[in-house]
This record gives sequence, C-alpha cells and structure tokens, in this order.
Amino acid sequence: MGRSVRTRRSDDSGARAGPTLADIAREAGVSTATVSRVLNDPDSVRPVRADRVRKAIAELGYLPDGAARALASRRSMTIGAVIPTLDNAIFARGVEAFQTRLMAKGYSLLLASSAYDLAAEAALVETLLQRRVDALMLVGLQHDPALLERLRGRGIPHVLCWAHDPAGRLPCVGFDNCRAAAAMARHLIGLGHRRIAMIAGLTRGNDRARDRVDGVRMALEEIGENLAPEAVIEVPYSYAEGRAAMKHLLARATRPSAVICGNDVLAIGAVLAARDAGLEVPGEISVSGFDDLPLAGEFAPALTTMRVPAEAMGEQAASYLVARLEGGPAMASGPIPPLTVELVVRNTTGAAP
Amino acid sequence: MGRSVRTRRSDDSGARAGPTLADIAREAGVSTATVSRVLNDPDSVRPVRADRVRKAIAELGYLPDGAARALASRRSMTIGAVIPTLDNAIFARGVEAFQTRLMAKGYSLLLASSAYDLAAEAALVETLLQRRVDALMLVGLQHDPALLERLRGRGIPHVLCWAHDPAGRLPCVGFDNCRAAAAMARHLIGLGHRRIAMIAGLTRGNDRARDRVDGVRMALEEIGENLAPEAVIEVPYSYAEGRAAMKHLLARATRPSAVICGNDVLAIGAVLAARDAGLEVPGEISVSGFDDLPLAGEFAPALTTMRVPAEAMGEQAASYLVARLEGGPAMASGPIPPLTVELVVRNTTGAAP
DNA sequence: AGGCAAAATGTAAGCGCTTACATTCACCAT
DNA sequence: ATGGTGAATGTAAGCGCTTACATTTTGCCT
Repeated sequence: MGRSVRTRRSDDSGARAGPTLADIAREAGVSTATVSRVLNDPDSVRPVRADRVRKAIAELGYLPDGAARALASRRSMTIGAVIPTLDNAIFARGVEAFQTRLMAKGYSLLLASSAYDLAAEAALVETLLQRRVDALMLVGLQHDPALLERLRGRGIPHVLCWAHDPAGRLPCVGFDNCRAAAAMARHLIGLGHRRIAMIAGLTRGNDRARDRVDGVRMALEEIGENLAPEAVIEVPYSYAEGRAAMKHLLARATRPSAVICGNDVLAIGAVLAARDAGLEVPGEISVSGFDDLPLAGEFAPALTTMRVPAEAMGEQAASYLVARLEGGPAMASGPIPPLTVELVVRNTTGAAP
Repeated sequence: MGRSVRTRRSDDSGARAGPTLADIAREAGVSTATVSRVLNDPDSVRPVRADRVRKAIAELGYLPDGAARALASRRSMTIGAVIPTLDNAIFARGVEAFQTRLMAKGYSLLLASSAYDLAAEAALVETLLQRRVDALMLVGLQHDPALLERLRGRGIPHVLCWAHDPAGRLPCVGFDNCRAAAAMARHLIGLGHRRIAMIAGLTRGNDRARDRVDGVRMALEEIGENLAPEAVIEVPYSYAEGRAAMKHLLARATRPSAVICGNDVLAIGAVLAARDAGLEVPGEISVSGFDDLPLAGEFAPALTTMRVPAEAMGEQAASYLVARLEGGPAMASGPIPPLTVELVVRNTTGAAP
C-alpha cells in the first residue's frame, strides 16, 4: 500500500502548497521543533540557530499554515463578530476599530451580519464556531436563548457590544441605551417640551432600539407624562424612513413639539421632512438624534444627538477578548463598567414653542 | 513514553473541546469515513446509516472542526477581503453584500482594512494567507508590486473590486472610474460649465480617486479646456473636509461654476459650504457627487451623482471567487465585463450662470 | 442459485503544525 | 577530570479531519 503519487505541489486544482515547516527544518539543519520555537518563542532558541532558521524561512518564502497551527495548538488566532448590519455607519466604525485593534494583537476578524435577525445570528455564530474562532463579539444583550448557553458551554470568550447589562451578569462593552435615551428626553423636557414623539428603530430583535424607547418613556413618566403608543413610530434605519415617519407625525391633528429619533440617520430624515413641510427646526419643532455620526455636526442645522463611543467600544471589546484569551486561567475580570455617552446639544433642539 | 494524561476535555485554559468525528462514528456504529461522508457528500451514504449518523450528531451536539477540515481538505471555506476602510459607506455596503453572498455559498469572510496604505495592505494579505483563505478580494488595481505576484504564485483566486482593467489582464469586478468621472464632467460641460474645479479624494495609494481626476481632466481636454492643478483639491473623504475644500475654492479670486467631487460625502460637505457662503446650488454653483449613497437622493438639494452598484459588485465578486474555487480546473473565465454606472441627475447641477 | 459490476463502507495514511518528554549540550563547581 | 545542573534541542505523538484504496454489500442478470 503506501501513499500513491499524491505529490504535494501542483495539485492542479488551485492553490499550490508552499514549503512546510519540515522543509525549513531540513534546510536549516535543525529539528521541526526548533523551527516551531523560533516562530513561537524565539528566545528559547540560541541566536545562531534562530538566525539560520530565519534565513531558511526567508529563502524558501515559508508561510506557516494557520489550519495546522490551529489544529495543533487549539487556537486559531481568529475572532468572530456578528453584527446586525454594516449599512449603519456606527456599526461600521465600531467594527473597523475592533478589527484594527484585533489585527494589532495578532488576531484576524471573521465577520458576519445578521440583518437584525436573531435566528440568523444564531446560525452565523454556529458557522463561526465551526471556523474555530477563539472568541466572539456580538451586538446587544438579546440573543437566541440557546446561543449564549452554547458559548458558555464551549468556553468561548465573548463580549456583547452596544449595550450594558445593569445586572452585570453578561460581559458587555457598551453603554446603557435606556439611560442615554432618558437623558435625551430630559434635555427636551428641560426645554419645555411635553408633546414628545419618537421615531424609533425597529425594536424586533433589537434591544438597543427597544431600550431607547423605554428610556424616553421612563423620563416622561418621571414628570407625570407618558409616551402614548401612537407617539412612537418604528421604522428601519434609513433617511427615507425617517423622513416618511416625520411626515406622518406632522400630518396628525396635534403635532409633537419635539421628536426623538432612534439614531442620527432617522433624525436627519426627520429634519428634512420638517423642512419639506415648511417648519423651522428647532423654532417650531425640535428633533434629536443618537450616535453623533460625522454628518450630525456638519449638517445644517447641526444635529443635537447623543454621542456614542463606537471606536472606543470596538477597541475595548477587542482588548477585552484578547485579555480573556491570553490572560492567565484566573482571568475572571469583574463586570466591565459602562462606557459613557455624551449629550451633544446643537441646533435642532430648542425651547418648546 | 506514551502520551501522558493530556485529557482532551477540560483543558482548563478555556475552550472545551466537543465530541469529535470519531465519537460520532462510535456512537453511530460506523467508520469515521462514513461520518465524514454524510457531512460532505450525503448521497453517497445509504439513508438508514446517514440517519443514524445524523442522530448521533444531534445527540452529541457535534460541530465539525474547521481547522482539521482545512488541514485535511486543503480548503478553509474562508475568503479574505482587504478594503481601504469601512468608514466609507459605499465600501461598507459592498462588503456587506460580499459577505452575505459568501455566507450563502458556505464561505466565511475574513475582513481587514488597510487605511488606504498599500504596504499595510500587503502585510494584511500576508496574514490572511497564513489564515489559509481560499480566495481574496481587494479594492482597486493598484497594489504592492509583490502582492499580486504572490497571489498568482500561490494560486490564490482573487478579484479586484471598484475598478476595471481596460487591458483585461486583471480579474476585476468593477467599473471604469475614469470613464465614469468623464461622463460626469461631460454632463457639467453640457450644461455650459467651463470653470470646473474638483474636490478629489486623496490619490496616494488610491487609483480610483486618481482615475476620477483623470477622467475629468480628459473630458475637459476633449473640449480644449484643461483642469489646472490648482483646480483640484485632494482631501480625505469626510463631510468636514469637503466643506473646508469648498470654502477654499470659494475664497479664490475666480470661483468655479461647477465642482465635481470625488464622492458623495465630499459633495454634501461642499454643498453645505456653498450654502454657508450664501450661494445657491445649483443656481450659482453646481456640485456633483459620486456613489449615490442613500443620503444623496434625500438631501436637499438632492445630489446629482454617479450611481455605483456597490451591492452588485460585492455579490458578483463573491460569486466569481466561489466559481473559481468550485468550477472545474479549467475554469479560466475570460475577462469580466465592467459593471455599469449611472449618471443620476438631480438638483445640485444646473446650467452655468 | 451464481456471478458480476456498481455502490457502500471501512481502513489508515496523511494534512502541517505544537508540545510533552527525553536527550544532549554547555558550563560551572568541585 | 568529574559530576551536576539547567538550558537547548530533538523525538515523535497527536490535533480532528479527508480521502485513496481495499474490502464488503447490494442489486441485477442470466
């Protein structure tokens, strides 16, 4: 028997295999273990030999095989992330920062988007687990019930972004959406607004959107007002939807004096609609956003919004996961404190008429 | 000698290992080959057995190990992408579409961003090659000279997006930026504009930005005009930079009658600046964008721009790569025809004053 | 029933690394 | 010189799959 003619090179179906670690070992006249050591723990090899190995590596153009490393070492140096969508600039920023930090620490990012569908998210996570990600980043606290259990069961470090668990039970790097939205509502209330409406993101499968609605409701209840169900319009995050929602709001018998939007995109759409209707912002109606996208400050009128530290969130999430992965076994790390958001008052909110 | 007590489970450093294919084989009373077959080629296994195997898989909660599969099969089912940045919404969309299509075909996306730095890009690609990506997506035609050679050398299928190689030598899924920009310039020329300026993206390491400048220059030369170097301002893509650049342009002795912007973000910034300066758009000055972001059509005034099929590009890139990977060995596939862009005339361009 | 090709299954050799353990080496104290 | 010690290196057993090839079964003919 014995292996037949399956030559490693030129397996004409595509990728040619490069030299292997064994080739390097032979070339450098050392054992494979030594080559592996200069790759993973250079200081444990005498400099003379290490150099000889490095020379061989350079000469043969050797590139370590990640799959083999992952199999042998049980670490893929790959971290997964499942986000709702990249189409929302704030997620794009967060992911970018996450990836950059990850790469700086030697990890690669496996990315997938779920379109705000929790079942899809669970499936994507399953796929990523197959790819043997060492850790995982997810968005929000709300997930398929089996999902988090699965991660815990397999001992996969994970972090939930864009949210904060007041109970401190879940590992999150984020902020309290409810509290932040409440702060925005109080800002408006402080300006004398009482007829407050909301253009929220779709709350199905999106706890951040839901929490923001809850926050506004809570703030209103603090002053004895309430957020009527019909005062909340849920729409997908887009300029056009924000605009359309505002148009609806303005067509009603009693028009709100302030509209709190689930994010900046909706808010800008809303401002556009107000202007279409010939209303002055903030003179006749106030509008607020959430996120503080780059456009928010440039837009005219500049948008009052809640600044979300997307970059810091991405970076901290990355650092947290890497720390869990590399910190000693006793890397328990207590609850992570919430990130701080900042109310940025600009020119779309003013005193109630 | 002999293996000591290295128990597979509970390697307390983190991830617990789940059941392996061998466990499934034992449980189902078949060989490992059979289990592997029901996973990879179900039809080659008699239904009764396949079911028995599937039952075992479900019972034990088995998840195949991607690293082992990759090592044994020489395919990681992972495809890499290196883009300049996710902060540009048009890339975010393209990547999203790319990832979605990839996932639908069973592949996962390894994503990295280069910040428009070609050296960084080359390094990132090297990392992705270590991760054993089966194929690679890059943006633009311009790359580190060694990079493409490396990919060809290793036989890694790859595709270049957001650009088109007229020579047809490179595998691209994109459009001709030069031609598209020229079309935009001709639109303005047709409206009577002669004093045309440009707010371009940074052209260093960005052939798309460069090609767009070239396209405008070319169109101008067709009618005997020229694009003076001082008529082109290069800035990073951001609203603030677009606005600042426009402000500069307007501060000059002779103000352009039309400003072609490298993308929609710059264009919106420019429109904002024109308005700051009390100029009517398009009455006193025309402004055009590029990309047709969702905001372009909603913004007031709605932006004249060049629609770029970002989603289609991402999808086609994904399909192309998968086809290369799965198509038979003789999957040569001639040059890919360029995607079509579309001039969308809206309300920021009008007759020259 | 017997024979045979095709289909189904099993066997076991890798895939390219890491790493526990064994061995050798360098160096120093005796 | 000799023995002892820790550092450096080598040896080789996996890691969990896929797959070529060998073997057994099945389904069909005659």
